[in-house]
Amino acid sequence: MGSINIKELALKLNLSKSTVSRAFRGHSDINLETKERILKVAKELNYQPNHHASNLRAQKSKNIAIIVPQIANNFFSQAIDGIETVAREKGYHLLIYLTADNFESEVAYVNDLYNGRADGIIMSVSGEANDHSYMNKLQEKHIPLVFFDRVYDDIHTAKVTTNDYGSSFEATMHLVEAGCKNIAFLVTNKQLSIGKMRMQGYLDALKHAGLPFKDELIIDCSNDDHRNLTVLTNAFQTMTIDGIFASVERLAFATYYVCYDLGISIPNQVKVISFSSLEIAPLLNPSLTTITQPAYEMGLQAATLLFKMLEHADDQVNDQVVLSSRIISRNSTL
Amino acid sequence: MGSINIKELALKLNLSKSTVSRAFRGHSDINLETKERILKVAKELNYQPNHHASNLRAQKSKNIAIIVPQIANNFFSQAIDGIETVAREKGYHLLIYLTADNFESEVAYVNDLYNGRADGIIMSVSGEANDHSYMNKLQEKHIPLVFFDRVYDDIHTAKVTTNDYGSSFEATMHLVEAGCKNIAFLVTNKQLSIGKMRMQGYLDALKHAGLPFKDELIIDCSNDDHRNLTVLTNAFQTMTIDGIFASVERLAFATYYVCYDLGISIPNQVKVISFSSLEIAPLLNPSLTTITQPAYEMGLQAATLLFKMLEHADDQVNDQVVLSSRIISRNSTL
DNA sequence: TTGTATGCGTTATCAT
DNA sequence: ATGATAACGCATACAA
Repeated sequence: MGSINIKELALKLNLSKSTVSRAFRGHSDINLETKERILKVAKELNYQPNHHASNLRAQKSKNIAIIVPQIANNFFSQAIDGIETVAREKGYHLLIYLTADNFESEVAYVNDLYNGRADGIIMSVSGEANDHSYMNKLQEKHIPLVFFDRVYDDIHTAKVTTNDYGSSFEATMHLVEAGCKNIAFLVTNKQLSIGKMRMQGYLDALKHAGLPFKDELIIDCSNDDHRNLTVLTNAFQTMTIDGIFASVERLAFATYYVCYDLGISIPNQVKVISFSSLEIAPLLNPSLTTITQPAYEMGLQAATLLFKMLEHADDQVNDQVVLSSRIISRNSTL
Repeated sequence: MGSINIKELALKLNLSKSTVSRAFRGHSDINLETKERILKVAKELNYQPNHHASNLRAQKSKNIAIIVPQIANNFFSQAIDGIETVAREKGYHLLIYLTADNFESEVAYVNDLYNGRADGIIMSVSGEANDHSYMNKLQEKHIPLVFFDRVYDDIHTAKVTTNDYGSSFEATMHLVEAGCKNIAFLVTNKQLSIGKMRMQGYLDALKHAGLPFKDELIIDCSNDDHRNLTVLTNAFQTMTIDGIFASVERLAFATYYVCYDLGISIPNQVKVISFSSLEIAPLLNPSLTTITQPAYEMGLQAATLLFKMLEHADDQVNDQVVLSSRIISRNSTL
């Protein structure tokens, strides 16, 4: 290391380590002149307090960890943007972990965060159908945790979500009102609570509208775009479908590709609505009707909750923030 | 902290700290049985070596920092995805910093990284028209640095870029061949080297095609989408423009919005080509002709270079990787 | 106002 | 194969 440390700096200044240290923390009393002298020389020598040493003493890292399924994704990247805004203001650093929707990765990351690398965690989960008890260890270590969007219902902690059930109900009704009779629901993760909520909204809306529920119209997709094309192509070829409710943005895109390919006209033959954070939904062909989640705002809130927990370590913060999504009607459901 | 440390664990096990420590590092000789016993109890007690202490000893963090202008951006989020792939494989963690194209933020972040928080930096720069000498301090501290996409030419370090000049030349020729005579070039950061390279490709292609260069056809945009709409609306209303070459994705979107608004038909009245990493370019109305950079691959390469530097600390790695962008012709330039 | 000494939790060196 | 100890760099309690 070509680094200079506090001892060497003190030596150069003919001062003690403590005095130098004091110059850097707003802390104790210290002569203004010496302080300035210290800071000046420190700057010249490009000295900065070693952060591992400081943090070892302070028992904190000023890092917060974000665990999400993906980053190349409009929703998550916007949410991270929101988190960053708050974190920067607080002087915290951001660690990013991507699970690729793999539960084992999630567990590995969380387990890896017991060691002080992060002071808190903000997370959108990947493995609903599993045992989540490993998360409780975080609480033992007093590492605050905030879920956003995709949450584990059985873990008691702060959460930021949107009204998935309600907006799914509305979205389905939107298709019904547009004249759809055979509405397919596209999911990637039926077992994820968010998938369940959205599906329930869909089901209840069908019932409310007096439309029959057909099991085969719940179409199980995946994160593999290629496979989704096959699945959807097959669906369109074997079933009557005049409406698509995509519970996730990528499935709307897949629908578009398949419809282009099969020569199915949107919205004339099939109407499409989708959860989506795509900012250019108006530019699609046809423009896409979306249920838009306030992604950035969700990140903002999640981070705010986390800092609330961080700052009141004693408090068992268990806030549940529910924001509203907005249905924006465009040509795909005309 | 409700944490258990190595001392306490050793006490519980009736062993010394050293023995316990050995169990965790593949290290020295240690009796297999005791090792297993230690790991077992450690797991039960949820012990993990404190990472600040370890890192203080080891003088490294296993963190790498990524500094980029934005994250809610197709190019950067895909690039980060690539970086993550490599970093995870190497067991490194990712710190993310967003500059919002603000040079002061960039400087602040870089300065904040001298203290050992990160072992290396991967960066896409924000402030070409400034003094970059502050970056040299990194080299003093032996913190390896890799630039990608947006680089500082005057800083001597590893870089991953694409053939911006060549593909801009080609892109412009693509418009020329499609019949455009009045091609506007849209930039956000003329002074950024990347902006300059792309502009030069544009200029040389015009010359090559024997088309006159008009200064007003180089349209200076910003990161403020709202303002861009005004700027572009004004441009279309006051000039003859039959081709748009957007040096950055967001400017293509702005062009679409403005053309929709003004009732200008793409591609009949104006043809549009753009640098873009948008995966759904085929779904736009009309589908967008793109110069597609291998964003994910660039992240991959940047990370690979960084680890090369990290692993051969003595080597002055100065690799310059240049990847190819690909022009994908679609309906916007038909 | 400044200096001295101790400990934060680990790991490596040396001894046993 | 295991234990004692010093050192990583810093920040505080206490002494001066």
